[in-house]
Amino acid sequence: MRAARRRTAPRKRVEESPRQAILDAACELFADRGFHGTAVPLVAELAGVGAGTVYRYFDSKEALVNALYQFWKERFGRTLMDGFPFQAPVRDQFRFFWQKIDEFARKHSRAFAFLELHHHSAYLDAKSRRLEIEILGPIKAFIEDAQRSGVLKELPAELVMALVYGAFVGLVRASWAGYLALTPEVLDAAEASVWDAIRR
Amino acid sequence: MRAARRRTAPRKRVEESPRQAILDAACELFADRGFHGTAVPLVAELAGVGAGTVYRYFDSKEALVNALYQFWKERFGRTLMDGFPFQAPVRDQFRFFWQKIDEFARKHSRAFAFLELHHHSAYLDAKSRRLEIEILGPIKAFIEDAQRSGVLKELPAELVMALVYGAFVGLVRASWAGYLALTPEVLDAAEASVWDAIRR
DNA sequence: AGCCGCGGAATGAACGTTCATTCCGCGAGG
DNA sequence: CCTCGCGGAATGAACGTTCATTCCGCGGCT
Repeated sequence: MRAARRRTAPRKRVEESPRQAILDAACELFADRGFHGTAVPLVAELAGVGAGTVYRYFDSKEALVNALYQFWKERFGRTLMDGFPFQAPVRDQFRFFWQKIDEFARKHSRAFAFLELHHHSAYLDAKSRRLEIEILGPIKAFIEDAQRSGVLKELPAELVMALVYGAFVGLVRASWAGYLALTPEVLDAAEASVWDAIRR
Repeated sequence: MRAARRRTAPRKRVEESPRQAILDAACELFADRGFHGTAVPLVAELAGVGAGTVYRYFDSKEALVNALYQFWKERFGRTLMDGFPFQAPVRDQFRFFWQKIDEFARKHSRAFAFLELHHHSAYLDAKSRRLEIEILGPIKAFIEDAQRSGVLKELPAELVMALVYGAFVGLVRASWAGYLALTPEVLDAAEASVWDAIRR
């Protein structure tokens, strides 16, 4: 029998493209051990490619971490805005955001951990930083709209975002630490509490 | 002319003990660049001691980061509990906590950043992890007391802690990112909002 | 004078990165 | 339909660098 198919995948992935396999492996390792704590050859091994192959797809380790950051940050931003119920009441719009954040953190928990850990790191480039602000834009607009219609407290939009997202991250971290199980009931109760924080 | 005076401090600190100078330098560098991103000789240089001297006071780089973590985590815990107004209304007790967290984050901003960044890292040892739980204990008791007296929502105490502390960290991170200035007015407004999240 | 403790060059391991080489699918020629 | 050889992707040993850690000579104190 000939070994015609699958000339690749000696160790793990690479069913997908080598580039994606490298991004996936890097996400897993960077999320666990951090950027400086992860050796490039280890990324390559987990991806099922040779060490040199990493440099065929990315100019450097820094370029890799930035590509990964941008890949997931953009997906996160899209998750938040796709299907946003522009016509619904503010209360429902807030629930929508909360559930979308939860959905992302659940479906892509490694990526969420990676994004959290690499938030504003020194090795993130200008494009990575710009992306963050672009994502915040529509959310800021939502908050200011809701304030104009008298539903939310009149606080700086940046403060509202920091409180809400910070609270969510606090939950996720508590669950990582094993202090708290993020059951649907807990998530709902948290959502209701955070709503109380920002509603007028 | 003899170089009799100042055998130490060729570059910076060491007015204090060498051990403390090393801890201070490590705090600054670990907070900025992370554990793996910081070279031990760099810590030594900033502390104003030789590279070998670091190993006179700490067995290894890991021992250093754990000593540093424990040093500041314990101080943070003490800051929260020292002078706690056991007889005051819950509303005032909550404000006390909030202000103490703020006081710590302001007075020891590097240490706060360090503690945040090294939260639950792989190189933290059992003692470092135990310390975290010990600090949470009295706060959990406060929350459950306040729930029994009907002032706070009946949520798992761990959820309340995660929301409140997470929200605060969200604020601090937003200010680090330059999105928000943590003026007394902003801090007060945030405190009031977070109180609304947890009060019944 | 002797000793203690420090400094910083020395050390070997591990890192990010490179590059000479191998590998493989494909199309041309038989 | 098979064979051959081309081109580009992948490889991983090897390179120079940087790291954590060690070690030893020097200088200040008693």
